Amino acid sequence: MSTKPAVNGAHKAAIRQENEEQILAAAERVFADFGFKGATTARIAETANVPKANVHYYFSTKEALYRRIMEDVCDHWLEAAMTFDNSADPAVILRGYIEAKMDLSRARPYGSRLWAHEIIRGAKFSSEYISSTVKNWLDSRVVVIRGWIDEGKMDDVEPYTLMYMIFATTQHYADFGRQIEIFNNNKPLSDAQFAEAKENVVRIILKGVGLS
Amino acid sequence: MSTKPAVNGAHKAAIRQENEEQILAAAERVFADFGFKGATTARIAETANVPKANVHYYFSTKEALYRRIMEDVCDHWLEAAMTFDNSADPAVILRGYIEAKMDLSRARPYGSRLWAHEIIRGAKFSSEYISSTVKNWLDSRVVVIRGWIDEGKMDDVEPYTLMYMIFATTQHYADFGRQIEIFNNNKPLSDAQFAEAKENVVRIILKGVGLS
DNA sequence: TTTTAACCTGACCAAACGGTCAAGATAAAT
DNA sequence: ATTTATCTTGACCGTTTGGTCAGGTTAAAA
Repeated sequence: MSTKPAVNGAHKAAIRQENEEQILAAAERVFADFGFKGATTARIAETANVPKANVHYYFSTKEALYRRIMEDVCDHWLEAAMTFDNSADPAVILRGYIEAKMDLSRARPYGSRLWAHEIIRGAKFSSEYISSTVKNWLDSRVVVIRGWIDEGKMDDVEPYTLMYMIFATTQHYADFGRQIEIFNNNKPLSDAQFAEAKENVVRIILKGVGLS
Repeated sequence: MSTKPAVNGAHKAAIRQENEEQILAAAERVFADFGFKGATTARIAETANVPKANVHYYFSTKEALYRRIMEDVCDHWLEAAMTFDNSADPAVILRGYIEAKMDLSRARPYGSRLWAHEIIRGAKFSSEYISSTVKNWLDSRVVVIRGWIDEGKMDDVEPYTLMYMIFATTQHYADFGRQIEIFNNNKPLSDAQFAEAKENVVRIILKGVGLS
């Protein structure tokens, strides 16, 4: 078929990248659906449309593949985390963060569900990452929130509880998406329904902490 | 050892009950920790301190054991659900329901985590139960909330979103307990910390929907 | 054109899995 | 005392699993 010459082995590199991406995407889905132990390399291979042996050609073990995907998921979450700066109005910042996390649950539900699996299982692969990178990020945001409280900009709420509430509620739309779908007469939330949910979540939380 | 005579085979019945309970308790833990596929009958047997073959003597298959535990978990949840009546003051009712769910997450975290596994996996064993019993319960509570809104007792929020928020936040303390523990300097929340969290969750939600 | 390095994959393997079973132990009924 | 019904368990089995590997194909380099 395509016998492009391509400078300096660009074709081979493209093949590698495309296959890796295909396998990673498939693995993210399968791990999210079945958890680490429940996911089988055969199913990942089938989903990615490659022979099973090829999965092991690109990723030495199932665990290596799992770790790689966890890293990718974390990268995306830290991006969303960056919307939580500490310069502007608390209401604007919190709204932006909640909306970013809701959007991420909608756009990348598999990542969120994978994370949920990992934590429920006891965070065996990621406890180090959580206790360093994630904890540092969380603690710094708590300081910011305590600052707002001290300045009288919002109610005196326990900041960790507030953050956990935001985590839980936003990720619920990914992790428990199937349950929400069943409650919604077996139909996934429409864009309009999701937008309404997002707006309500923002409104309830902001008002709940005295920011509206 | 104990050779109590016991009227009408009471001893055998007691043995049966004790073994079943031991296996059920072990299975709830193991299923919660590893999910359906990840849990092994060998591990359940080991946790219950009985030989593997004995697990199959009392519960024909792994799936039968899983279903039985799911039923038990649901029964407990419906109990908590009953605190959500529609007679009294909305703020009192919502507070009571949220507190009951928080307490359940604290007392029976394995049940909550088992449920989370089940939903993330696509609710293959329980979609029928959710779309009938649970959905009926939820829909009737939504009607109650809509009534409160129409009577001007609370803000005009989308009732399902509010309920999902309560589900997500309260269950987060069970499902993501390990993550919370890590954030809390690798120590489980103390009773005082948990009580503070519970009070904050209630306060934020009630104020958020205009009930305080 | 030849060589080399990377990619591909059907066939295979040891380990772990859910589940079975025969044979023994124990307690209730006769 | 004997029979009967239930409980107990080590050993076993077919299947599925993650992972390997030899031998092939393809594309880049020489």
